[in-house]
Amino acid sequence: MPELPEVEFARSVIERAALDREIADVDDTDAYVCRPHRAGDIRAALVGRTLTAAHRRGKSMWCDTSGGGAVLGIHLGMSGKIVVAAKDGDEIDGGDYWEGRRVPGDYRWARFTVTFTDGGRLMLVDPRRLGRVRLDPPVEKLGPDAKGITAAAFAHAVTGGTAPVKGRLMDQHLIAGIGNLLADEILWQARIHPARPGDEITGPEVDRLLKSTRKSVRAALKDGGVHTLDIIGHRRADGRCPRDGAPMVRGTVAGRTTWWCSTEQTRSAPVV
DNA sequence: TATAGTGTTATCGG
DNA sequence: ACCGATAACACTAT
Repeated sequence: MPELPEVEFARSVIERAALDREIADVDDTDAYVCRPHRAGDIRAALVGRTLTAAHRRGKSMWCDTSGGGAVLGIHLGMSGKIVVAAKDGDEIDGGDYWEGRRVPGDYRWARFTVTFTDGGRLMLVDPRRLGRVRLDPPVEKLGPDAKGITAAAFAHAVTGGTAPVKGRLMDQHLIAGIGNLLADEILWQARIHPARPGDEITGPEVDRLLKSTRKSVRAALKDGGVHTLDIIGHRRADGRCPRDGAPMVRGTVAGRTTWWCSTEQTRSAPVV
């Protein structure tokens, strides 16, 4: 689930439900998710402290800890969710984006757990185990957050190389927060073929892409995630473009399954 | 049973 | 060294 909007939701769950509660125990024994793994390192850094703030940039989150402790970094990967459970095991917050459900715990895939002194728990629930928990994450390597990126930084990100424009939109070092679905939406909104080389994108096209990015990110944050975006439900074999009814085309761009409108998003650059 | 998948990164080749 | 493409990672759902 996690692209920028989903991660922002997870961050807000932590902020709402997990700050300022003393940490009694930490399960960091999943050596795949908790990396680099030195057994008990994360536990030792957290026990006795509290989380004091929850931050996000792109798809990465990190929490400050009390008393000048280490920073706790959390990345949701492809399938991660943040769940905060009460001591009786009932879910009180988090889980599926925007649903706000209270589901009695199916926590089979809790790969990292912080237990508070009151018995409550903060969990990274991640079936695929592609999420990551680590201390002092290198957040500075990320580009500016897609929500609020400047026009200059955006233009550089798009046009600064020959890779497909979709790949550049998804490059977290250039812009942080755009994933596979958001990228398809942004390119569809802007009527630009995903495989066009970045450095061949014209000025007006860059402007369209920036507007689409702002619009799509804002809409997904407001409406409940990237699944609510206009083109996502049409990314399928019998899908048709909601604007002109033309068939949607599927291909692989920048290593990811990509869908675009067969008539509106053409590979050739516009004639100037 | 086979395949695809909302992400990241190490590795390889130009 | 830079840039981009690809494979690998782990595991579930369809």
